[in-house]
Amino acid sequence: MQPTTQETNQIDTQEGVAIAQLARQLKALGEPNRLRIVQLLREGVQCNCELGDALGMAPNLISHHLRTLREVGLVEVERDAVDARWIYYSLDRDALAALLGAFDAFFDPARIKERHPACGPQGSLVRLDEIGVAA
Amino acid sequence: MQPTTQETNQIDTQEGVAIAQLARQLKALGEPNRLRIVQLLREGVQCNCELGDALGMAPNLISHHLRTLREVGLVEVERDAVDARWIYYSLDRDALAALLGAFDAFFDPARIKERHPACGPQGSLVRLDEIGVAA
DNA sequence: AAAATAGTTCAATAACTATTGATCTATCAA
DNA sequence: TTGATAGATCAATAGTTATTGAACTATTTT
Repeated sequence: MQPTTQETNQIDTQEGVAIAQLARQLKALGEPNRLRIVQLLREGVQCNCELGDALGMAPNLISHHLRTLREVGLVEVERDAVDARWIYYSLDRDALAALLGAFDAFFDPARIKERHPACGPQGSLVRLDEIGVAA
Repeated sequence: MQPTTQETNQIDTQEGVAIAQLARQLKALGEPNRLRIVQLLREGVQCNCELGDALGMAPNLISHHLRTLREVGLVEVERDAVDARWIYYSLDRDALAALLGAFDAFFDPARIKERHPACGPQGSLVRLDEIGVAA
């Protein structure tokens, strides 16, 4: 009773949704300026203006990138309690931890199976091997 | 004596090159179909045809995505020794391990500093705090 | 030599996105 | 109320890229 998609052939569909989410977040992070923004947020920088100063980018562009980071759930927003004009951005620790976990699980070297061609001449050889024939 | 870039302000420039490389690889991985290809490669699937079958994609499109994965160094290519028409793709274990290390280092939750606004009203408060004034 | 096989490369298109400049909102200060 | 401040949103543009279809290369088979 899995969440049905179309092409369920070799892949365990279980991971389907997780893959979509992982792709979304990696896509958001796969942009140098956004990665630098994350780096700055990691260091405690929080307002649009200072991010812009540090990166030499216009505030509206910073705003744009922060938005995409927000949309994938990696960044949180907060208004200043004293002066509501200021908006503070910060990394969502939980989301980041979850991403780290998903990434580590997905790319765990231990999960990489040895060569296992299922087609081509070497594929047939391996298949013989699997049946129980010695190499 | 760091590799000089323009806007060296808040960021340690040391990480600059690493960030560019990390962004390149994350960008390559930030696409659902490519992520699924990686997933299949991880399971040992290796030829264009079977990847295409599993994902319901045309061979030329598989070729395209494999190329971008190759270009960021995550995937290796090898021709069949018996029948040179077959080309086997596989994950570059070392590159993947390196990426995993870089990713974990970059997003290590322990590296995320506490709120530290340097601008805005709360920023001044914190600055006072740093000078030695009690909250 | 001719046909089939496995896959790549090329050209075109449609969708997306980073960047820029201008405008707009909300809030605080004078 | 007027002006300044912090930032978001809008519109336009340029560059990028996923996808498709056709043509091409290399290799093996008949």
